[in-house]
Amino acid sequence: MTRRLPPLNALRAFEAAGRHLSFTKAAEELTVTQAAISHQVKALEDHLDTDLFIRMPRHLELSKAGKILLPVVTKAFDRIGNSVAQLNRNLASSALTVRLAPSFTAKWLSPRLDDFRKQFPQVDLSLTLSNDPVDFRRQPIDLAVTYGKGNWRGVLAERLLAIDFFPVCSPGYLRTVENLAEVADLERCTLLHDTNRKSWADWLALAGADTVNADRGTIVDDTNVLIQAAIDGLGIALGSSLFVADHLAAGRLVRPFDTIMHSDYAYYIVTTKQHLKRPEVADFKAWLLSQSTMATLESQPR
Amino acid sequence: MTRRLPPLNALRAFEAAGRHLSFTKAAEELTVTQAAISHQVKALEDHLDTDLFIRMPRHLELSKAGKILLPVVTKAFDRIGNSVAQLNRNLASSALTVRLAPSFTAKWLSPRLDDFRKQFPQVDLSLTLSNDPVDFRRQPIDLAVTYGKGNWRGVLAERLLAIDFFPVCSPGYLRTVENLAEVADLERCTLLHDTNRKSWADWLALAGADTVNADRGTIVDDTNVLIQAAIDGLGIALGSSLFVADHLAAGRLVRPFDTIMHSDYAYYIVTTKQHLKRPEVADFKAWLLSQSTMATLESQPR
DNA sequence: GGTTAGCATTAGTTTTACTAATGCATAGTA
DNA sequence: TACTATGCATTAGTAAAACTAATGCTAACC
Repeated sequence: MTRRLPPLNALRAFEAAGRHLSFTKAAEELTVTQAAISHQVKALEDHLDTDLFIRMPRHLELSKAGKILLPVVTKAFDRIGNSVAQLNRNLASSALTVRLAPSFTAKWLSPRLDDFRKQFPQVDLSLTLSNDPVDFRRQPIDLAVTYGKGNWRGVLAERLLAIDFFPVCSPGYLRTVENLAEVADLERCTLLHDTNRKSWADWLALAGADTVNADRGTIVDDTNVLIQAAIDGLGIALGSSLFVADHLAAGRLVRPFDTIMHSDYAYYIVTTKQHLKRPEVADFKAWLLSQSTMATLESQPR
Repeated sequence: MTRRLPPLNALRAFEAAGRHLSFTKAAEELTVTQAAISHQVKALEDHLDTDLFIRMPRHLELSKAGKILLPVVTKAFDRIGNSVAQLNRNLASSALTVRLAPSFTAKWLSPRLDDFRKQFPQVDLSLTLSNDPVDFRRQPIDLAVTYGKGNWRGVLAERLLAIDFFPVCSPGYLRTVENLAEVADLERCTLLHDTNRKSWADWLALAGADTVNADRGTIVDDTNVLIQAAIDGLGIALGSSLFVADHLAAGRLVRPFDTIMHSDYAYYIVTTKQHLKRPEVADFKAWLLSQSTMATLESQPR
């Protein structure tokens, strides 16, 4: 870690000066004298060992360094300012705050959410999308749906959806790769990977084709984008029922091989004992589980 | 504006304390005494008029307000820290920095970029995607491709791609809406809008159906998402050749009506005289224009 | 060629931030 | 139960940072 921040008050003076392109106006905004801004900017320039402004008589410009720094600092301060301004509102709200894996939300949760809103109209849901791990001690989050192996410490994790893997590609791609009869023939295909290249290696081992090199192909970091790439005929991806069932049904994707890998990975409901005491958290969790039970009753097309 | 920021040094103390969940460790990180952190956090709590921590003997927790504030402040400081750390690297680089409209990039630029890289392998391209207006005096940007009417002041704007509008929907949607014969029948359809609801009103007026109420339907703020919504059968969108040509060709979309609106809007190349003096900026601009000339030679399927 | 806008500089003052010492509460331990 | 260690709070005094007021400097503007 050891983040090395410049003097913060100097940053504030610089930010105002850069925004106004004027020390005098910045001084007005911060209700100090022009000399104060001049001092602070000078101090920041000394600290960074770069000029931030190009001083011309009666006219101020940002230097290249200033142009790089200004938007970053402005945005950072804006975010803090907004957060502070909304603090009281957020404190007052009793919203149920849920952090979700983006791909899961797009494919599974979104079409079901209306049902939750109908069943629990009084619950004010606030959703945030992120793959980051949740820290219930440092983030205002009541419950999360996270992709992983369920081996997190200090939290309650319950499996929501298991993920299985099998190869999929577009019918068009299948035609371009001639004689894709055996698993070993995958050697001639472009493999599309999700985040890390682990899954393909595992699947190939399961299918008895560990001679095929799994360290090739393209990495795409969002599951839905990965599947779209397969649909667009860029190669063969490892899909799971959750994400490809409708594409298989519509004929946009096909399964060149039958082997299904039952992986350790799944989408988990993650929360804490403490948070579960809030009835709306418990309700949402129960609702999620009820939805997943219904989902498994649907037949999955090959 | 008048953003009201809390004392910044107090924020820094709070952020470190929240991250460590310990005043003592925060003090170590900032190389001050524990008392200093205690003072600063107190001052911030007084300023915000809320507790940020729950103090327990030998154990520190974040209050709800603390949990709301901490991630925001941590991210903000991280960004500033990263930006500062990379300042020298970015100052040294001679990269061509280009700001692009995201939808334009996905559909038009991406497939062509390889060609630029082949023609100008020595140019180190740095792309940022945003619909925000560019301020060449405050942002380190050499050139932008922006959607608008080209009437910006203090910049050079040259039209790259004109945008025409016509209704599109999925073949499936067309079947669900019976007897969609006349423009007036749009009254019975879901209209999908881009950002503001202006375009539909203009098109309806052009098509002679100003009786149809254009203030209905769904707003989607990214063009590609909008088009996807139309493909998914959610309603009728106003598409333009650039974004729907391939979907029309593949039969995923159809045109229920012929009327094409030639709008004032277009994608413009925006830069300044000053920036054009850099040869790589001039090269990139010339390349963009050459690509657009080639594009117009392609026939657009109905 | 005088006037003015706007940043810089200097010296002195005010405000903020910090330290050192100590207090207080309690979890862990014998 | 008493003893020890941990960790934040408080108080009083000190050091450092930030600020002001006055003035200087430069070149654009008329």
